[in-house]
Amino acid sequence: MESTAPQSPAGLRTSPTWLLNQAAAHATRLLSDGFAAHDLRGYHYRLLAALAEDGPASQADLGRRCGIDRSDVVAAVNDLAGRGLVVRAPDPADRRRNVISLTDAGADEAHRMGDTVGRVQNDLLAPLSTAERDQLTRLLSRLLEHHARR
Amino acid sequence: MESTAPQSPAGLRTSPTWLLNQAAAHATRLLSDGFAAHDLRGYHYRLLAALAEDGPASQADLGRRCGIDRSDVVAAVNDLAGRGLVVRAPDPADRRRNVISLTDAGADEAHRMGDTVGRVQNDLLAPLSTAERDQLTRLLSRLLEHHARR
DNA sequence: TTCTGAACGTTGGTGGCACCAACGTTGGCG
DNA sequence: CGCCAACGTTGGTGCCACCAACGTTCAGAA
Repeated sequence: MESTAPQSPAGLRTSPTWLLNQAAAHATRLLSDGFAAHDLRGYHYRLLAALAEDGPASQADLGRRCGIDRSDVVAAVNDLAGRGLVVRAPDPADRRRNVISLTDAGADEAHRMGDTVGRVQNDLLAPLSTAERDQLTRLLSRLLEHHARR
Repeated sequence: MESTAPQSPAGLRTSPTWLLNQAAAHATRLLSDGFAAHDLRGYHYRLLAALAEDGPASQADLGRRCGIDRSDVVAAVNDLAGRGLVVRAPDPADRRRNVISLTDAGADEAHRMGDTVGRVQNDLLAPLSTAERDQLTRLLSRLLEHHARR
């Protein structure tokens, strides 16, 4: 009767939502550890990655692209600007907007964080073959694409 | 230049960790909505499910099985006990422990929440065939099993 | 048997992520 | 011109995950 094998209940263990959440939680933990070395968090990475890839953008646009609420973008951009990784400038063409741009330091940081994410990803997906990783990616993409309201 | 298609940056969109988190976030949102009808949250469901499946257990055991911190188990069990869904009794065989048991009402609620989760799951996995769902489940299981240090 | 270390339940606190309501400003359109 | 929508910002909420500390209780070693 000694439970040396606690294990989650089968009803949960075989439930995709549970598995999804557990896997995501694990990924988040690994990512957080990785990001900690940069003294930044997930929100920061998403923003930097978006800027590095698509160039300067307004805060609202960044929020939409990264799935971050406008109000949270404000705080994250504050952090990044305070660190000199991005610059916030009023948009001359639309005075409601700010244009957020990467600084050189920001571009460097984005690159470094990309490396970190790559390493974490390898760690996370270690047990899967390349084909299986693609499979997983495809399945998740289909899922998200379907629930694409947003 | 009008962005009618914001879309996440490709670097994120193809990254398994990003996909995992987005999919999990979506699942969590659906689950939360479902749980809201029961006026309960994820922690509560996990505990009820574990109790329904494996019978009475100590709080520490529940925490290990459900991946919930001991301190959080305390609060969740308080809620459940306050609602009359579980009973907390000292373990006569080990006075350090409490034995948590489902009440009849708790068993009912566990069953109803199970139905809710099933419905949410169908909704979430709607775009995937049965074979694909199995595939996804298997891949995620492998992932979690591998990182089974806990 | 006594000592020591571990496990347990509990309290209280932290941080990240996601989300919402409200406000004043600005822009576009009827 | 007047209205509505979008923008940035402030402030707040909730869930989940996690950590440190404490006193109690148990079990194994000295």
